[in-house]
Amino acid sequence: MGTETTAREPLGDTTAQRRPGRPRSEKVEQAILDATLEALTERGIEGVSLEDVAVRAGVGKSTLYRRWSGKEDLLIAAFGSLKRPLPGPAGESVQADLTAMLASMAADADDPRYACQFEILNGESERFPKLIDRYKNEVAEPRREAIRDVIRRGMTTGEVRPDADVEIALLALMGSVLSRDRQDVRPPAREFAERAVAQILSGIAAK
Amino acid sequence: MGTETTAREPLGDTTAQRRPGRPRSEKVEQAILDATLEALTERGIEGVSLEDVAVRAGVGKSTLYRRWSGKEDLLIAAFGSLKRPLPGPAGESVQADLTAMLASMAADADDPRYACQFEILNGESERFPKLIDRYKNEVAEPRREAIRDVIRRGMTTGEVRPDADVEIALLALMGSVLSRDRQDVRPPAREFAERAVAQILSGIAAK
DNA sequence: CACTATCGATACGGAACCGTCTCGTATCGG
DNA sequence: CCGATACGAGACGGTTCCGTATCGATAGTG
Repeated sequence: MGTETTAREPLGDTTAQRRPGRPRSEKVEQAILDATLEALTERGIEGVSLEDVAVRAGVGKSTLYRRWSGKEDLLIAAFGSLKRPLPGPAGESVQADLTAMLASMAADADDPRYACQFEILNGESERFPKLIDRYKNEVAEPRREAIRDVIRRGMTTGEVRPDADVEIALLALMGSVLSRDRQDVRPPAREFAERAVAQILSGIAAK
Repeated sequence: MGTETTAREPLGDTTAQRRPGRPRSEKVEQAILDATLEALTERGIEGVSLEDVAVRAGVGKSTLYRRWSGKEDLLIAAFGSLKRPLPGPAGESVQADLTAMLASMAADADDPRYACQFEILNGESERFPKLIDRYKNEVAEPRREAIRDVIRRGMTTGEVRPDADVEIALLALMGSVLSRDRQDVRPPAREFAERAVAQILSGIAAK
């Protein structure tokens, strides 16, 4: 029910005291997580079978169950292992910062590994609430907050009109990237980010 | 492999000549499609089982297979049966038209039946290309094109600046709605549409 | 009434997985 | 070397689902 099944805790003492027997292989652990993400990308959450993951990783099923209690536990660990570097806070102009962040997100979206996160997690959100909550809190929300920060900062510096709706702006920015990911042909990430930010800043109405 | 399994065609003659035997019930057909959409909404594409659909519809499995060749066929039919009325072309101002269309989309997104279309179809797009293609062509693209039309019209009337990027604007508008659907708390559809359109038109940069 | 196709229900074989368990082997500390 | 644990491989029972087949009952046509 927890993240790990079997005993793994330091057992109370100070130094990470060695447990007897053969230690677990870090390479095996990573191979399993990689295989899980690979399977996830091409088959979706429901499509992932632990039997298949074990084969991809060149590992026995018992090795999976020794570390995680089941499918959901493994999936949570796999998503967690994809620790994205948050796009730097930067600090130039609002336009430059937003462009950099959006470009980073758009570039991520071009990697099928990351792209499937957004899509799959939303498609199956009803059935894996634990997984989705964790993803939202640990990945999605920090990114959203970073964008909000830039916009709010722009309000204090006078770059952004004070009556702007931060939430709407956020939705327009992130929504553009997400929808771009859905397009049949995607413009290059950098160019797309530049144009999107510029236009959302300036608006499309005739002056 | 087609949409229907067994003989159903007019068999070549002019009038819809009656076939011998008990006729198929229209009520049964609709009950199956409804049950499919219901199951789809709460379980996702992979989660739909024809056995479950049959029970929900109060129907025998044979009745399903008599009409559709299998799961994919049934899913395509179910999505097709959800024929949304395209939001009217309208004709007032660009702002009013876009607001009305966006409000309609946002309202649709509040109906779990429709909401799951966007989400599920994208989450599992890799594995059901036929289904996704059909959905894109028949549902998504017409809506996108209608929005593009309004924006382009605004360029001719002088409401929209001539150098605006129609595709970016489209992504911002639709993306806002899609992302809104992902929020924990969603503003009411109408109000959201008004604010989003206004802000995308005017931009957020200080003048 | 005879004929025919559809109806709901349910049994069936086969496939895919899950989660458990048991092999024989490999790798660590002592 | 010994004890303890991890390892790959895979057998196993149980579950779910697919797609087919077989019921007797039903509802239309002629």
